[in-house]
Amino acid sequence: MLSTQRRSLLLSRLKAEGRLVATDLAAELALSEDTIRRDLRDLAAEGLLVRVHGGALPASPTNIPLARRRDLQADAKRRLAQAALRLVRPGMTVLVDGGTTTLALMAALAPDMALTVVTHSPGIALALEGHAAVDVILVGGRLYRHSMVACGPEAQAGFARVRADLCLLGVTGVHPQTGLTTGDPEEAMLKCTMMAAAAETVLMATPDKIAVSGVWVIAALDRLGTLVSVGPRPEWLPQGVAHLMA
Amino acid sequence: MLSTQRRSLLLSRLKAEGRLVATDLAAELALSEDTIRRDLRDLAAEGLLVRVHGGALPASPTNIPLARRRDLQADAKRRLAQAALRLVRPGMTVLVDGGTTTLALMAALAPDMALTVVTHSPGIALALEGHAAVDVILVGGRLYRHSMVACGPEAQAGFARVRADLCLLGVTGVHPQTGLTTGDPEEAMLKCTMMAAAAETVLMATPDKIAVSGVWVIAALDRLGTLVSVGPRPEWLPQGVAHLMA
DNA sequence: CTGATTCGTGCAATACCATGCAGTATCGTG
DNA sequence: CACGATACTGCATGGTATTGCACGAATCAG
Repeated sequence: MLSTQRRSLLLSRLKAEGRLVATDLAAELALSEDTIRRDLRDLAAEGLLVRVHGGALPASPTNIPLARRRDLQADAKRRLAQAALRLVRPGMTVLVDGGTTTLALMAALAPDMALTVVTHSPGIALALEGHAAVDVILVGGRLYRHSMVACGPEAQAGFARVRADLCLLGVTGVHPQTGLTTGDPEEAMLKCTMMAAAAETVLMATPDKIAVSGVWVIAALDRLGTLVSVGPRPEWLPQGVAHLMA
Repeated sequence: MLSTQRRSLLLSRLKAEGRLVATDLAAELALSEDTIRRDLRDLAAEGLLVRVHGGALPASPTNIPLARRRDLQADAKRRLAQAALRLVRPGMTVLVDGGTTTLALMAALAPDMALTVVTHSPGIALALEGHAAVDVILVGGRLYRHSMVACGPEAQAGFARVRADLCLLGVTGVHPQTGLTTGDPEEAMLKCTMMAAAAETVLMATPDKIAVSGVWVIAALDRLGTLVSVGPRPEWLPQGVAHLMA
């Protein structure tokens, strides 16, 4: 058995069973435990699983609940939110993407700001519970587990029916060549639909997103209206795109 | 069982049942009580729970936005959830209404239970984040502020498109004459649609709902499949309606 | 106050892990 | 085809984690 083959077997097994036990795998594949452990170690280094005593467990969604992710770069996100707040005017209709950065913006909204918010994220919707003047339209669809937003044709249709003033987007990366990218094809498609449904798109990007490229392309850089980031304006940002420093 | 896995099991069990008993857990997991106690001690050291004589209790009130309301009759709701749990079988498609009672049921679900959950409540959707085997379909619509669920024609259409096995309903009151009622006309309509889309409706009612009548009628009593309540079976409950005592 | 349960600690056995080393297979290059 | 470089695998070793048992202390229930 090729080692590459074996590793993908490990990953699919992990996905199916929710855990891997080093000893069992060694016996089953007729290999030494050392080999299995080495595989697990390497896969863990790539972030594809989490190593634990005795074997391994799935990496992402199960092990890092949204509540913990929220804490990462909390300060940068707060500053981005404060800056982006200036772009949101009373009476606007705003499409709001999921993610902890946009969530921080919702939390920073003045409680009496009158808005119409269209979102496919249950988290965003719940965050607006206290904002009496905000009209929240929830876009339905199959819940995509990794990022906890609704996806699929229903979500596409939901956004396609709107004409909004602003789209508050979250992405995996902003890159001079590849543009705006994210980690999932279906999400990329949906974000593209959101951008098309709004007159202007605002992207709030924490430092770890700048000049980084994900796998799936959402749109080219020049489709962006404003980039909000903590540092100075990146020199590769197209002329037509505004920049706001948080 | 991997020790890491066991600890997260303890935590989810704690979240679902509100407490942990060391002796019971040892018997259930076929481990010595020492191991369980060590786990509890370590988890307590991380601040994830509070150690008490005989077992453990939750550390802090969970940070779900509805946390305040959730405290009311928390015990009754937990008991209702435990009882209603028996009606939910793997593989079912379940319509889930908003509300703290149904939320308690979601929290009590086994983390590996395979289900399709259709809901118009962002809170319910978020509560299922950790349940990897649950397929969540979010029903969209205008967010109705009082109960934080999606309403309106879009939500109606969303539920009308489904054929479910079970409908887990929340109401304002169950009354011998007026039947099932709630406080808002649009919500009443929507709950009616949900009932029509499911083969059977289960109502979980805390004591303050029994023999109480709201303003807007959802449906007659005999449309109910099962009533789950803490007390004995109300004598005015129609013959055809099953009863489950929590 | 008393018996019973539960707790914490020390201890020994076992399981698991990282590392270094040697043997083998694979691959590219001349 | 020959040869060296590289990667992969298995084994041995020393170290760490986890578990169950024993026993005295603390805590609870009646």
